[in-house]
Amino acid sequence: MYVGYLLDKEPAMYPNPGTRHHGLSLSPQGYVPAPPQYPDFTSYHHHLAGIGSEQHHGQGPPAWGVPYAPTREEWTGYGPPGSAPAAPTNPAQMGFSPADFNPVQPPGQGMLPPALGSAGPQLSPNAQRRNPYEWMRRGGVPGSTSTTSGKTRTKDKYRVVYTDHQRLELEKEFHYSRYITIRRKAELAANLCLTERQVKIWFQNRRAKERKVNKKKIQQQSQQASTTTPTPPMVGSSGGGMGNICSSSGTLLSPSSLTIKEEFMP
DNA sequence: TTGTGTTTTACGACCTCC
DNA sequence: GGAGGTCGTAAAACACAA
Repeated sequence: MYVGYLLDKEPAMYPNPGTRHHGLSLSPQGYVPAPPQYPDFTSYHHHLAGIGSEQHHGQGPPAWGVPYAPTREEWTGYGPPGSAPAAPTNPAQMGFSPADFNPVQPPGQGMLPPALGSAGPQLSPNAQRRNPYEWMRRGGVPGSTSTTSGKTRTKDKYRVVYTDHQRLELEKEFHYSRYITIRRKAELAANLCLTERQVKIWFQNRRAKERKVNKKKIQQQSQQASTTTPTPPMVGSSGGGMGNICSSSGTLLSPSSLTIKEEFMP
């Protein structure tokens, strides 16, 4: 996954653990009147003991509960100015200008300051991200059959690749809340030059991905359990009882086999 | 290079809720 | 009825081994 890739590849991007924008003041279910131009969104300036302890959007714990809460090691960042991902050098790669993202706060202060405010190269596996914004709007796809036929998929190209910055912002929002509010969706869409539909679908896909990952984890765990439990306890064995079942796992399972993607591990 | 497996956007079908 | 949810899937984009 790309954000993971970014996180792995660019640890310097997130040097500031526990920081998160939380001035959103949005409840997962109902949203409250937004602050003027969401100053919060542009500033991850709050240092938190842990997301789990954070008042999500100022309204209590995150809706997804504890499992995701303390995992903010991966969000160790949005920190020092200059360490975050920078905008692409090629303006054509990005459909937005830094000013679009940081209308309120000066660069270097708050959420993704450098990312939004700088003009450095965008972090990308191949630095060849194309600019989706020309055509991504409905009917804008070159050679698209969309507008009249209703089809958006074309032979040549039917999907865009989001920029690292877009994905990063979406991921952050996702880590903040599995379900995005209407207002936040609109804000994100505006800030990332995406449509609200794209944001919505991204969240849907992201949740699907998470379910998939969790399913995988469960399968792995059950597999581990099945490999350890089938051997009936030896009659008269010293260990006897449940103790044996658990004790075998240490030898049967290598650390790597237990290594679950810790993306969402508590 | 190329073949192959995985991930990422995007959609449609269907369901639930208001 | 509309909006948004999941689920399944298509296909481009990508990673990586051979």
